[in-house]
Amino acid sequence: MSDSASRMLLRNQLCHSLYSASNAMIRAYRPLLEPLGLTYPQYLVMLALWEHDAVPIKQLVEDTRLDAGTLTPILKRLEHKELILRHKGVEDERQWLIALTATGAQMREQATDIPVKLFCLTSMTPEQALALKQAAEQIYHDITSIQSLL
Amino acid sequence: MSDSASRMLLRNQLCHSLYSASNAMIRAYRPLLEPLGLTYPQYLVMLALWEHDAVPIKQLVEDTRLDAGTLTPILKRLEHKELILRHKGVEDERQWLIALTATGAQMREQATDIPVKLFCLTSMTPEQALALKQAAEQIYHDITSIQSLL
DNA sequence: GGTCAATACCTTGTGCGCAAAATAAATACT
DNA sequence: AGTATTTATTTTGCGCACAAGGTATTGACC
Repeated sequence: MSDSASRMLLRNQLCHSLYSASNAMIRAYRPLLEPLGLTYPQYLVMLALWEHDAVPIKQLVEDTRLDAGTLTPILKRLEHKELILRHKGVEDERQWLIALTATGAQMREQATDIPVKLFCLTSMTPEQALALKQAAEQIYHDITSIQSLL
Repeated sequence: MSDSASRMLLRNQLCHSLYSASNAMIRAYRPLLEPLGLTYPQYLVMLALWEHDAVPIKQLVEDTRLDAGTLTPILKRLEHKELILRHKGVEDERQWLIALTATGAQMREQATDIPVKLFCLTSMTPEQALALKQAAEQIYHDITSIQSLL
């Protein structure tokens, strides 16, 4: 079989493995996040805020790697659940600062065991997980740095 | 910092890397697929059909790893673009057999260079790509085999 | 000081992704 | 044969993901 024909087989495509692994991973998070009433992207925002509270949306875009247009409705839902508050920046009125409510800050304690629970669903060693993470980071940075040139 | 606190940092989360790499990858496919008028999931279906034509939806679910409920509207769009045809199975009238049209079969030639073009966006060696693919496969199989037990 | 470009964010529209429920045909059971 | 269960697929509803276009505020330049 020619190279190009071989590369067109689904079973040889890295991208298909990456895509289905990512989707499977989000499905696996669902039952873990259900008690908190969060989706995976909402959980990402909460993780970012538990690290740095009261930040502009611009920083959440950077930290979560979610698109600004994706983040807007997510923040509305988190606000509706009273986990976060939005208030206009004082220096720059274009900026909205996102801050945790007391409820949102307290939720962190209920979420501490989620990462290890998810890891236990896999048969990976910590070393394998680290290697996979670094490879995924490389592909992410390669692709996004090239796209910013277009 | 405690283990659990360290694992809650976004920069230490394998899942975040996997998720953002997968999203970035789909974004990178967009300009390559735009000449064909396909989205990435639609492209997955075409890849599956270029391997095995005239198959039931059940097999496309298996080959593409897309959900049946996700596949139904994708197949409608491909049918509307006259790339595929649907006809009822003769043995089992519950099954719909999906077959390529002549246009759909011919499109394969225009798609042969897509895999290598995408790979060139990365700085990965073929060995790194293979290692990443195998790790993603492992995480996919680990998670989906456990979920099927629930 | 007024114009213009850049920045921060929001809105709109299309296409997934998937759980849950519905439909309909085949198979199993009695 | 008649009913119950299983199987293949579709439908519905919600939440992203993201490109393209819009608004409002800021800062730069003349």
